[in-house]
Parts: sequence; structure tokens; C-alpha cells
Amino acid sequence: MRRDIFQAIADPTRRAIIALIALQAMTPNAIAENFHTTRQSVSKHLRILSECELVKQEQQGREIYYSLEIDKMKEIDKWLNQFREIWETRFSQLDTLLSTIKTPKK
Amino acid sequence: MRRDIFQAIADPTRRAIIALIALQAMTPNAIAENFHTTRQSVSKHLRILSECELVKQEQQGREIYYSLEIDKMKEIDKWLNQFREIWETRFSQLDTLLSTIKTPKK
DNA sequence: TATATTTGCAACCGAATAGTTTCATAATTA
DNA sequence: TAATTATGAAACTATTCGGTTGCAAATATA
Repeated sequence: MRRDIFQAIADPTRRAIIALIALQAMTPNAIAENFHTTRQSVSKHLRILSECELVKQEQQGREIYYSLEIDKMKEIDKWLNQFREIWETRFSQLDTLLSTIKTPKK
Repeated sequence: MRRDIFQAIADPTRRAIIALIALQAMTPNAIAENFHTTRQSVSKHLRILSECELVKQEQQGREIYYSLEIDKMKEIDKWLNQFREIWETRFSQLDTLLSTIKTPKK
């Protein structure tokens, strides 16, 4: 059973859940109200998100509030870094090219 | 058939392929040599990556060179932006807290 | 032209995935 | 205490996924 952050964000419902609880902690019931799916299905998504430590939970009476472990999201950013270097280089090359073109011939 | 960039990068082999061809265009055969899998399996991965426009191909005789569409990678970065705002806020809050602690009491 | 090389695609298989239904547990409320 | 509410987990299903094997097409080479 593969369980990493990239597999976790592959599902569109999970991405929506992540975006939702990024702003404020929510209970599974409250989260489910935002989607066309059952509470149980949301519960399963939350379990997957918990397993890769993307969310944390806080029990309050019989309710459980789920919120995003924002630090974990940085791992995606970190993976992107290797490509960021490339696209910034390409951009600056394009930039150089454009400014060369714009330079009026004397 | 779901086919978006997030589903594309969910697979570790595909992430490795992406990293590989980010540096230089490569043929399917050459790519496959880097993994413990068959050429056909790599071919399937390349098809998935092509379908969501993450790679482009250039035919050269009977060989096909695959390379990364680096711009497409920015979509992940764009999705991360909504969270970046949050984690930067948290960081600056922590920063403020730390500097408050460090401030010598008069 | 005959052979070898590079490649994509279809068929198949076992495992994983997302979702539903049902049930058990724990906390709250009447 | 009895009923209600909030939740997780188990069992089941249809679909998708990643991989392999086998084959066909196109290009290059002998």
C-alpha cells in the first residue's frame, strides 16, 4: 500500500478537502457537506491524509476537528525546486533573447 | 479515465522519468535502462505523461526523443500558491514570536 | 531484399482505489 | 436510562492502475 503525499493529492476530492481545511479546522460531517459524497467516503479520505501526515486531528467531545499540516505541503514545493531552477533559467534566456531583439540596431 | 497532472505525478516511476528527461531529451529505450521495468511499461508511462501534456516528443528517424514540458510543471506550483500564503504567514508569525522572545526585557 | 532495431498498442492479470452500505463505539441530550 | 449524534471500520463492488507478454508498423542496416 503506497502512501505518500503525491498519491494523496492525486485525488481531486482530497485536494478539495485539503484546500478546505487549510483555512480552518473542520469535522468530517462539515467537510462532507461540501461534497457530493457520503460522510463515510470523506472519512476514508481523511484516513489516507492522516496516514501520510497531511492532516492532524483534535478531539473535542464527540467531534473531531481535522486541520492541515501545512508543513507537509512544503514537501511538494521541495520536489518542485529541481524544476524551478530549469524554468527560471529558460525564462531568463527568453528574457535575454527578447531584450536582444528589442535592442535598436545602430 | 482521469488524466491530470496530479494523477500523473502520483506514480514514483513517472516522477523519476520526469526528473530524468527534464535535463535532456531521451528515447524510451534509454529511459527504460534507468529503471527495473520493461520498455513497454515506460512507454505506457510516457503515454500518460503525453496525455496530460507533460512531455513532448520529437521524432528522429526511428527514434523518438521525449522531453519535459517544463511550463506544465508550473501548474503544480500554481496550485501550491494558495498554501504558500498560509505557510508564509505562519512563518512570519513564528518569526514575530521568536523576536519577541529574544527581545531583552527592560 | 532480408534482417535488425525502435517503437506503440492491444490483451490480459493481480493489486489498488473510490465509493456505498452496514454496523459498532463513544459522547451528548431528553 | 433511552434516544440521538458523531465518528471509524469492515465488507463488498465496479473501476482503474501498473506491469507483462505478444504483435504489428516503421525505419535503418546488411
